[in-house]
Amino acid sequence: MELNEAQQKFISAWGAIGTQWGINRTMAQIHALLLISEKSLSAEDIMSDLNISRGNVNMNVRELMSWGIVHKVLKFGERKEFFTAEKDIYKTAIQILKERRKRELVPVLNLLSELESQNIDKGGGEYFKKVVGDIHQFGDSANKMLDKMVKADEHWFTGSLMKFLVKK
Amino acid sequence: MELNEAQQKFISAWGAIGTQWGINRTMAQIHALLLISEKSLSAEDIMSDLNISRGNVNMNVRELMSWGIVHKVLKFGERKEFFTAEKDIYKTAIQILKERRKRELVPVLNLLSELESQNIDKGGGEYFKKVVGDIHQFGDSANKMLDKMVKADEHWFTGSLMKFLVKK
DNA sequence: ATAAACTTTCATAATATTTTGAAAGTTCAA
DNA sequence: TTGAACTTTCAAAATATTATGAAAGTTTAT
Repeated sequence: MELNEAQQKFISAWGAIGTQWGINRTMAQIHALLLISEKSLSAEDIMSDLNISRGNVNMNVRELMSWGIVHKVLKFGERKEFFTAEKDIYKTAIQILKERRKRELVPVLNLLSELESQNIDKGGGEYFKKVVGDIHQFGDSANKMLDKMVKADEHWFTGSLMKFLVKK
Repeated sequence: MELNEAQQKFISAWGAIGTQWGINRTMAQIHALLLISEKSLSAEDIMSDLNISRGNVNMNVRELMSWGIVHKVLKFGERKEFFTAEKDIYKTAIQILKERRKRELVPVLNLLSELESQNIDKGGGEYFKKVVGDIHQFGDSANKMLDKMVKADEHWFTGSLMKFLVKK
C-alpha cells in the first residue's frame, strides 16, 4: 500500500497506545492499517505493509475478528480472503466496550459475588467484606451503565450523552 | 497480615484483571492488598504478604503513588514509611480515568492534530484525512466527556449519570 | 561525625509475551 | 484424484517486561 509518513506515524501511535491498554502492538497496528485503507487487504498485503510474518498476521487478524472490529471480505473470483476494519469509530468503540465488559467485568463481578458468599459462611474480616461490597456495588453500576451504552445506537453516544455531560 | 483464602483470591484476581488492562500484575496486587488492609502497610509488610522483593515493592508503590491512588503515611515515632490506598472506589476510578486521559488520550489528540495539519500541507490521501478527522472528533468528544466526569464529584457518577442512563 | 534504620537504584536474572517460518491442513478448479 | 493456492498451526527463537537483591544513597538520633 505504500504508506506515507503520516500514515506510518498513525500506525505507530495506534500500536503504542494499544500496548498501554493491554493490546499487543502488532494487533493494534494491523487495526490501524485496516482503518486507513479504503480497500480491504489480504494477509499478504498486511505482511508487506507492516513487515511481519504470515503467522503473526493470521493470529492477530483472527483476534481482531473475535473482537468484532475487523471483518472478512470475500471477493468474487478471488480465492484469497480480504480483511476490513469497521470504519465507524463510534461503533468500534462501543464494540470494544461491549467485549471488555463481557470478557473482563462480568467475570470480576462473579468473583466478587463468590467472595461475598464465602465470606458470610466463614465470617471473614468485616473490613474485607466492606471493601468487596463497595467494589461490587461500583462494578454493578458500571456494568449497567455499559450495558445501556452498548445497547443504544451509536449516535446516542455523542448525541444525548454528550449534551447531558456538557450542560451539567 | 496473614491473608485468608478469600483475600488471596481477591488479590490474584485484581492482578489478573490489571494485566489485561496493561498494568503489571504486581502493581495491581499491591493495590489490592492496600485496598483490603485497614491499616497502612510498610514496604516490609508488602514484601512478606506478597512474597516479592524490596526493589519491586519500591518501584510499584511509587508508580501507584504517581497515579494518585496510593498515598504515603507517616506515623509519629516511626522512621518507616507506610502506604495506604484511596479507599473510596469512585474516587479511585475517577483518578484512574483522569490519569489515563492525561497520559494517553491527550497525546493521541495532539498527534491527530499534527497529522491533520501535515496532511493539509502535503495533500495526503482523502480517505486517510477522513479517518483521522473522524477519530479526532470522537477523541475530542471522549476527552470533553471525561473532563466533565473527572471534575464532577464522585457521587454524581453513580447518581445523575446512572439515572440518565437507566431511564433512557 | 557516626552509625543504624531506612529507601532507592540498577545491572543482571528470571519470566512472559510476541514473532517467525516451515510444515501441516484446507479448499477448489480442472 | 491431483496439485496449486491459499490458511492455520505451533515449536523454537527473538524480544520485551518484570523481579531480584546487593550496593549506594539518604535521613535521623545521638
